[in-house]
Amino acid sequence: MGITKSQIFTKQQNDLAQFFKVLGHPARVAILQYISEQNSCICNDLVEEIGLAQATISQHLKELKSIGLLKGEIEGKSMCYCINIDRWNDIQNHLNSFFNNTKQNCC
Amino acid sequence: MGITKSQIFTKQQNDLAQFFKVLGHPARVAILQYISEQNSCICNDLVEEIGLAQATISQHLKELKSIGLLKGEIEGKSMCYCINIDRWNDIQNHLNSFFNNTKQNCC
DNA sequence: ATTATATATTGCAATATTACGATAATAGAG
DNA sequence: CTCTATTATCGTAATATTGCAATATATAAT
Repeated sequence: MGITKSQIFTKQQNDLAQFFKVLGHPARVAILQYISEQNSCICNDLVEEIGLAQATISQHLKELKSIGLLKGEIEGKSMCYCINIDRWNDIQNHLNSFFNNTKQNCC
Repeated sequence: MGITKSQIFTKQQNDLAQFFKVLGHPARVAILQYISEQNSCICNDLVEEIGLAQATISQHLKELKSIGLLKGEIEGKSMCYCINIDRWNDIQNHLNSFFNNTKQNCC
């Protein structure tokens, strides 16, 4: 045991949970906030700013990319990671639909 | 290692990540949706509906309670778990603030 | 070509999460 | 009180996540 039984849930439930899960780590919240505050957003800045090892930051960036929230462009010898605004709005809308549809029948 | 370094993040970041994390499992998404669709919402229904063991459902309910999303009332010999609508709206607002404040500077 | 800089990947240890059987606790029915 | 039904908790196994050092990869500068 220990494995999440994804197969007993709908794709919508699994996708929704996946979005929430990726956002469910303070480092990834902090990364998104920091990128949003900066004009440049290379990974090395994040390492200094956030205080986790470079390998760890790189791993968190990979997870944010996995749901399409970040896009990275090579810029000289560093990377420019930026928020994918279309995907950002798309996910926000999904989450709001879930919140709005799931608040009936309170006792 | 393996422990999340909560101490290097702000309370706001940790709280936000905690909300996302609790919602980041398909069983908990499914539980919330099911409770919202029913008039009664006792745990035993959930076990049959969702298809996880009773102990597992109970554990997921506990996590949803931990962020205040559910309130449970004893009703006869069973429990009536319901969505705490004030908390629900409160958390939705928090998440939307995060989304709205964190979408600047896209390249 | 060599060196320096920036990011990604690999491998591993520590911790957390998921799931379930067994058992405890609680409340109503008889 | 005893039995049954419902939910919570405990203990444990399996899997996932977090974090980092070491290493690989890639590009720019010299």
